[in-house]
Amino acid sequence: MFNKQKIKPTESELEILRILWDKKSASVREVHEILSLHKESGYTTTLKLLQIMFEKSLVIRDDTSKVHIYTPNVSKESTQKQFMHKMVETLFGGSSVQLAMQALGNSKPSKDELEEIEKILNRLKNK
Amino acid sequence: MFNKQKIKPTESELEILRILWDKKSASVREVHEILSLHKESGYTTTLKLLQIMFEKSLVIRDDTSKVHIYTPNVSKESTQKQFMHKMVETLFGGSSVQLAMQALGNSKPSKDELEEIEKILNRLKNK
DNA sequence: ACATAATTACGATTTTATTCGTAAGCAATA
DNA sequence: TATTGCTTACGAATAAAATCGTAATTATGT
Repeated sequence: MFNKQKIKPTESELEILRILWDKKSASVREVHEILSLHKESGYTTTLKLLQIMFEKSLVIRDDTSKVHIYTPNVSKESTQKQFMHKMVETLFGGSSVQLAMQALGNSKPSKDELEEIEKILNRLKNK
Repeated sequence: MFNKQKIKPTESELEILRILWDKKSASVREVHEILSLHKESGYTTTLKLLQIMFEKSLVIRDDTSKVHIYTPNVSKESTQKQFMHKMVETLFGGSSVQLAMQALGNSKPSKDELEEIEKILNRLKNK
């Protein structure tokens, strides 16, 4: 009820969230190992980031055992919305449609996706 | 040919770019006055930002007269693409379609826009 | 019990971005 | 010419984010 989505994750925090969304939950080491595939950085850096994210309530953690297990505390969907909204405001003059069209233009939808889009479109028409 | 879009504008740089895109070109004072409508900050801050943006080649400037005139050196469109691409990668698993659908869902298109979208859709179908 | 390996805690450093203060230049004008 | 008001240049302070080093803790196996 309170504090619903005001903290905007930073770039590196997003990278970590992506991993956590994917794995549902993970230890620092697991997160770090996946991060290391694409990026060079120390273990304690990842640890520190997760601790900061915990303080910000971006993640929760289970510290009953020595190895703490972190779990996302913000959903991918709401984070997507948050960033999209920001982007719409700063770069598309507040128009989601503009952004959507731009994105569509650059896309290669599958058959299923095309149908999905048409559904959305029909819903929008009848309003 | 070289250096085609590698510099990512920061938040505050984006704010300034928006103003420049709108006005085509402007002096520091003009930019600053517009910024001040929504934000509290000093004149020299705006000046400094524009100078940094000049070094990064985000803007060009005419300094033949005492009052320097700044003009964007990156287009709104390419910047939109740049940010959108980044966002698609970090939050939508590389799928523009996903982002487009998400944006569409949150939008309220006008009649014209709806037609526009259908055009895009038809083009995508016949591919 | 001891050594080893891995973990967390946490302060400190580094890097990047933002903000500002001050000096210097220039033009208008009293 | 001197004053005033604006301008740019530029270094420095501040803030925010990211990185790291080291110590303390815990589990495991000898």
